Amino acid sequence: MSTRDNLLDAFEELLIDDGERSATLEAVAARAQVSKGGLLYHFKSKDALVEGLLERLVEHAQIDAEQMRTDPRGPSAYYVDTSVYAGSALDRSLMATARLIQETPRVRETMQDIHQRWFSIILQEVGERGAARAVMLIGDGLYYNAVLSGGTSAEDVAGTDPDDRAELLSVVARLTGRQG
Amino acid sequence: MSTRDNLLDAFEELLIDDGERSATLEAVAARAQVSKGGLLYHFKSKDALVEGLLERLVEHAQIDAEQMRTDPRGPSAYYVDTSVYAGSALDRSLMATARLIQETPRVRETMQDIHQRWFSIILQEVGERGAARAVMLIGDGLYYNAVLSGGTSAEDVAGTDPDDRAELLSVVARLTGRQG
DNA sequence: GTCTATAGCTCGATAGAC
DNA sequence: GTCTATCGAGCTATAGAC
Repeated sequence: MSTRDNLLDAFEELLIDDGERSATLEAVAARAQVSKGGLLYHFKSKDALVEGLLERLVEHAQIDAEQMRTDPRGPSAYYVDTSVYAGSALDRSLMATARLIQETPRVRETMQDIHQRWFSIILQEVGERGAARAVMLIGDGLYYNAVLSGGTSAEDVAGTDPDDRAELLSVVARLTGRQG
Repeated sequence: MSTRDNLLDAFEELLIDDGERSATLEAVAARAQVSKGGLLYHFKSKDALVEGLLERLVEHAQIDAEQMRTDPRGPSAYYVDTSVYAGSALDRSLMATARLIQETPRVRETMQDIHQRWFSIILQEVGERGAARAVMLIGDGLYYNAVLSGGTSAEDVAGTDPDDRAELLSVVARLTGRQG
């Protein structure tokens, strides 16, 4: 893997596990097993490091949106089912980026863009605005619970239980009008 | 108002508007129109300041839980309807505290406690676990959107529109079995 | 109860050797 | 492409005057 990606991985891990404050240039460099100078060769400033994180997030989100559109269960079921933190590349990008809200406006704008795109896809499937919003909010709620549970193991996160997931998906099916 | 409460208010405002990093002792003292030494007389350390914030949060949450139980529309409708950021004392406490997750474990524990209590109340009303979870998640999603929208004016926050709120409440009514 | 001054530390960023 | 060394700024916390 490129040193660049290695550094971004280290940055993500630190953000998720220890938060914004702990994700200093020195800590990122240390975790990537590079010196601070080595880091600053690839990213000229901390802003550049954040920008690199956002670029990767957008890439992952685009791939995810495509899978969301083509999933046989439909976008809504896909969205709710994948909103539980499972440690995917997108999950990690999102969790890490969430720690940086109000660091710079770019972070919030990027996350809102992605969020808006998801909503468009779900609205297209569901048709009705109210139900589409409810589905979105359930996914958002799951994501919020993951953030609230923080860097702790995914085991404790609400929604990991298979029965709970099935139950929730049936509620979503009712809301979307599919098989419900 | 006591200087203590004044300082906690200033701390909250800074956290909401500018984030954890900007909420330094100096900044808090300045916003409360007190010197840094004055602040440190009331709160011996930054941890003590955070602890003060958590105590107020718990107080507000207890009052809110009581209103939730006694609201004529039922706890679920109350929860979803009040999860939209409206600038109440509880809203501000929650938003501010949300910025401090992963600062110390105490923050996360306190928020999870409050969250658990809300769930108990809703489950008691709804009866069925799956539906109760769905209702909770919708509220959580609204709250997450508020956090995502950050310190920006509440106008842009999804869920502020009266029609949207009514539509959402009817979905909740369907899930809880009330009037739906 | 509130103030100023400052010690001690850590951060982001630069400079320059290799 | 990676390293060490260091500067200047900003942070928490302490000491002591008023």
